[in-house]
Amino acid sequence: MPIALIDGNNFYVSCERVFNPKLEGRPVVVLSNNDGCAVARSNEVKALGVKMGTPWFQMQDLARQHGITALSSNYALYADMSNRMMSVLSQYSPDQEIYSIDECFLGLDGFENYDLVIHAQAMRSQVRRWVGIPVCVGIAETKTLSKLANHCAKKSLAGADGVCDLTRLSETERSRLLATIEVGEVWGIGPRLSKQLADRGIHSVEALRRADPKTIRREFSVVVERTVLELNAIPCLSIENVASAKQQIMSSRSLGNYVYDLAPLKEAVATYVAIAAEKLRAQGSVAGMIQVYIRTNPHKEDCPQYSKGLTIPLPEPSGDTLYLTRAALWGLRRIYRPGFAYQKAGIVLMNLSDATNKQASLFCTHRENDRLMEVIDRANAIWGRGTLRSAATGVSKSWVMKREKMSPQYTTHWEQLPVAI
DNA sequence: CTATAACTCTCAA
DNA sequence: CTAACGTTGAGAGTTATAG
Repeated sequence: MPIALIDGNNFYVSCERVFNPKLEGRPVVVLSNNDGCAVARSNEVKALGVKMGTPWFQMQDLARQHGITALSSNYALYADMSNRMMSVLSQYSPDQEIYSIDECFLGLDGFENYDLVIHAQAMRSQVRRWVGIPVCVGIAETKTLSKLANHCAKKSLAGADGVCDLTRLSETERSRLLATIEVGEVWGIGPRLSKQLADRGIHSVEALRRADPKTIRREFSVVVERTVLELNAIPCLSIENVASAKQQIMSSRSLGNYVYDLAPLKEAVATYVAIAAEKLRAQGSVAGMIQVYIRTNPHKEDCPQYSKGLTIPLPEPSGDTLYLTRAALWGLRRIYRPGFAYQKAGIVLMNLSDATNKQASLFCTHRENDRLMEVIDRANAIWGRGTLRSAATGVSKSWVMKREKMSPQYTTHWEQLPVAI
């Protein structure tokens, strides 16, 4: 019955601090791809009022004033740290759902005879000691409540010391606590729903919990109804131990600089196809359609805007990078218009199906380069993405994203380890 | 008219 | 010096379209 939600504190910042302890106690932000927006903030930065998603260029003055350290995101490092953290946490329950890079649910059925708070404190200290990452733990009867409990743990509400176990609270204590939390903190209640709920006088979590599920369903949706039930300790969401295969795989990025010509766009699109196709094969799927899109910078309203995508059905589902690249570039040539400053390009693999029982086309003549793909994937797994790649991905790469403030890939690249002299 | 496809909106980390 | 604003995935609900 009880569920724990373990979440890394300011995860990306914490990862950086493990390898650069000088950042401890100082204001630090980690920026999104292309060094665009803040996607992780240390407590010191949050205290300065910097919101999630603030563009880096808008906080430069503040950064200078307070000596904020900004870092490009280093996903190789974060993914590796995440794996370590998840592996430690997996020791605490046979029932683990890895929900995102920095959080997981643990089902605690069968732990009724344990003191769950002690169990949770043990997780915290072991992750801290073995991985170096500080985490908080929320415990409650449902996923939605455990997310909320985690929020309480992070904010040190209800006397929490990194762990908040809502099941220990009496009904009145619980009501009183939930009445102090804004409804927008609830998992699944975003800005839009918060406003609509507020219009109906529902401002606090407690108010939403007390709402009539049927009315909520009528006025909102099944999703919100489920949320209400979950807030009432009625589980509607189960722990998914095994991640199901993705239904679509997307690869898109902002370009490092504005791009005007078709040639660099082709390189970028070919590169994105290679990334997505690698993930596709890793989950044993083939794609039935591929979508390609390009667009100018929507934030520059005074510049001529253009945004176009094209979905290309494939005669036969494929996992072949070269075949998928040809299809994507065919589409790109059709949507490309000269005279625009392109800022972003992307591709989506869709209509995914199992590679093992692939539906072959009667008329399709192309042959899958299965063996070639296997070799490419293995080489790139050993020596890094892009070691073996198609010529279509280009050499000069004038379009690659900016990552000017990146820390070394301490855990995955020997040559990037600082050498003590 | 129904079933499905395509598209839009919302949310999350 | 200036200009500079993320990525990926899911699900529900709505609208368009085919038969």
